Amino acid sequence: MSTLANQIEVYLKKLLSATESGVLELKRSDLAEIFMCVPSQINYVLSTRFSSSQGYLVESRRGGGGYLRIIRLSIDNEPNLTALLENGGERRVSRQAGEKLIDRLLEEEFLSKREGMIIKAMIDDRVIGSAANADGLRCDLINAVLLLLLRDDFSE
Amino acid sequence: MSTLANQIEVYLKKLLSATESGVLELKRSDLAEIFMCVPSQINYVLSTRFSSSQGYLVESRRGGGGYLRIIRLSIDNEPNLTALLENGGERRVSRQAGEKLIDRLLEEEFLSKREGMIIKAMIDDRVIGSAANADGLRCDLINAVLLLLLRDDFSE
DNA sequence: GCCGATTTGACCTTCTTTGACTATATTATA
DNA sequence: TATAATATAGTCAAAGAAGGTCAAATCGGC
Repeated sequence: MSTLANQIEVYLKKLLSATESGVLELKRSDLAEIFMCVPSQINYVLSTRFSSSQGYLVESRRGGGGYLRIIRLSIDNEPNLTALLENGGERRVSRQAGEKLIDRLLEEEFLSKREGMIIKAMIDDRVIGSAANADGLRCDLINAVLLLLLRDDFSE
Repeated sequence: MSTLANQIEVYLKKLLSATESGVLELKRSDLAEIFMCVPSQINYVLSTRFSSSQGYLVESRRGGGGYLRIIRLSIDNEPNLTALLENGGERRVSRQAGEKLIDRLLEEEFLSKREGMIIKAMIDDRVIGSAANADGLRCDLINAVLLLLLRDDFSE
């Protein structure tokens, strides 16, 4: 029953909960060695158990000094934000809907005025309008911001 | 975890910030000796961390009495920002170049840490990487931010 | 036996370190 | 004053050190 992937998942979540910051940093190769598996097994675990919809963010760097960084999102503390994230499963956001959403984040003081201006400028049709599937892209851009807002280490 | 290149970068930036003038002069061979590495390692650090797009100018002289001189440039006025906007007519910005540019705006305090994080999240390859012409899109996104920075009503 | 979940490995991309070879200045020597 | 020796720094490509991707093989439950 307990697959390798499960064991690695448990191991990582344990380490993660032992951290104060909710940020865990390690080497993929080390982890692979601990569990005596191929390195890509780690990627499998990360993508199936530590996705953003499951409340985690993963950053990494290649090359010498490379690392994996797993970041826990405080999904439970911010039900409002989390609800927005789901976005009704919608994969596209119109310009208008996008701006409204940002305005709402402003009102609820999740964002400063300047931050709101930056985001609005970046999801503007004059910038992304010519891209194929602009509304899909806008959705992705906004989602990236929402995920950021859920990070413990964001507010600082 | 931290690479040699990182350590040298930190060391140099520390020395640099301790200067009044923003000019640091030293011998490549001395530095290499301090860090017990080959001299060309220093060139690697200079080219990856102290490039002009990152706000530094490096002058040097060979031969007896040779030296390296690292000069910190500051974006203290609008024309400089506009120059960044032009970007040498480049219509594409790689992930790496984009991050470095944002880092520079951070160091120059045109952006807050949070603002930098927001922008970086939005120009991340995981968000825009799958778009056709991702580097072109990234260029457009960054330019939108630079334009915003030039607006009188932005700073407030 | 089918199907989704897991495991594995071949190949790819990015970043760093190293060293052989090159270029340029200064200093000593003929 | 040429020239040779010495002292620096620069360039570039190969090797090394990570992590990423993707598809084929395998496993387990129904």
